[in-house]
Amino acid sequence: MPGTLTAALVQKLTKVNRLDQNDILAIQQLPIHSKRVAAQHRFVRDGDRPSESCLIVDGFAFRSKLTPDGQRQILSLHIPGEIPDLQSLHLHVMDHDLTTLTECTLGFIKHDALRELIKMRPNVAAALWRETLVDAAIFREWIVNVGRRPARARMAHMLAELHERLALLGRTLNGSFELPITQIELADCLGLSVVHVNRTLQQLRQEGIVATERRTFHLLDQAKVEELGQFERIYLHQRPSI
Amino acid sequence: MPGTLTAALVQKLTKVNRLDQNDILAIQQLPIHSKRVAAQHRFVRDGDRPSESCLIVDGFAFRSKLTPDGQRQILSLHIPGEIPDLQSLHLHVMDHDLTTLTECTLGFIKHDALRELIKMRPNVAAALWRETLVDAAIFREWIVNVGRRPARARMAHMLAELHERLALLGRTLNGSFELPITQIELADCLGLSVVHVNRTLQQLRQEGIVATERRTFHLLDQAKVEELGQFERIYLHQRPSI
DNA sequence: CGAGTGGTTGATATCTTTCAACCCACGTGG
DNA sequence: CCACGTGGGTTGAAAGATATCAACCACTCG
Repeated sequence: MPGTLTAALVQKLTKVNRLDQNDILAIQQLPIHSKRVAAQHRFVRDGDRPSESCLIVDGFAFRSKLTPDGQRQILSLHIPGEIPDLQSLHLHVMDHDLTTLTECTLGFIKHDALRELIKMRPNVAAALWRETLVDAAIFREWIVNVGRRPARARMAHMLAELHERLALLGRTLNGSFELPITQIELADCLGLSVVHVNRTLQQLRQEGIVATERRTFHLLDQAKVEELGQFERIYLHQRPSI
Repeated sequence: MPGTLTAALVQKLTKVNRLDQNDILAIQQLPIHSKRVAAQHRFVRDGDRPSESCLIVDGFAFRSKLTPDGQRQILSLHIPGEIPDLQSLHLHVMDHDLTTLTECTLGFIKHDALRELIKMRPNVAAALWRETLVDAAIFREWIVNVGRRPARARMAHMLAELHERLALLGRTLNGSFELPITQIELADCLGLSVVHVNRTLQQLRQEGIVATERRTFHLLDQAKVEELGQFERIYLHQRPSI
């Protein structure tokens, strides 16, 4: 059935952009080669020159960089409906890795097809460009998080952001959401050591504002989490706003 | 004379993108309203809804965010030929501030004019989109810098990056470049305290790899600076690369 | 049952911040 | 012409945050 792969993408794009029926159809008719991929699979690598971009149909993925001395910094987490390496359309050499966090369904779309799409459908072009700009906005906030907030606030901010983004997809329930991430990965997201992440989480649990349970996070006191993390949702640019 | 304002922009864009004579002409004929602005002037503010974007014709500027508790994080430094708030074309509400570091000549370009330009000149559209993607690439490296590198390396990385970007404009000489920035601003760039920036700089000076003199930095041992900062220029995407 | 992964703990070392001065160059007003 | 105020840089001491190291525990999987 055409459109099942692009469902989350279309949902996301139409929430903020004015796309007409033909725009949507053009997206749904993109030739997509989908693949089921195991967790922790690095499917795009620093230095690669991809000829296709990759839509996350289902599951979580992340972007990361390795420093020459072997440290890892995770740059962003990605959820269904996002195209984390859309940039490779214009930047031909990858400057970071893309890895699945969980088992994922990925949809690979040839750059040629995307180029054709943005040539024929200016609305879609604008919407995709916009997506890459939101991406950058999230990076900026990530810089603030890592540069200026203490560990507890960093963690809180990240959880608040994830909650907000997942909420838009309808993947949250009463402040809870599924996110199968290890403390090692959290540490690499936040620029902290694993041990410190562990202690920070414990503190948040003791304060009763966060609970974790296997693969899901519960924000028990969402307002508190957002306040502690200084979370202000404007930077996500989720509203039409014009 | 048409084109004097856009000189640095055209220089930058044509270095990596294939623009024909008409593309260039279209850029040069953009209606630009230029203005001389004092140092430390915040000319775009968090929350604004700009109807124009701003080209740096001459001088330095930076983007920054303030946290609710009054801390500042500088997100990027900008040099002539860049349009730091090009994003406002698609993201209608600003999520950060834009401030001049030095006295600047700024060129304001109406969004309407830019929209017309990208509609008529797809090559230019692609080039501008690409610029915003390079912007994001620099943010990513900035995240790594702040998240994973100790103070000395952070400083070194930033200096190496600035040198590289200024070199492309021909504004470096034997590892030296002009950058009138205070230690307070450096601290906000690097996510450090002023005191620590001061000590870090002293250390770099004592090691003989960096010298500072009023408004100019000298990278006495450029290789050493790049190694210490783990600087790898690919992420700047300065080469055509296709 | 043993190995491996992810989580937890305590002790200690290191890095970075904070605080509180102080210095210096510069520009301004008396 | 000089006193003074100011911004930027520098310093030392102490406090605080985070990292590191080295175990140990719990659970899952083959």
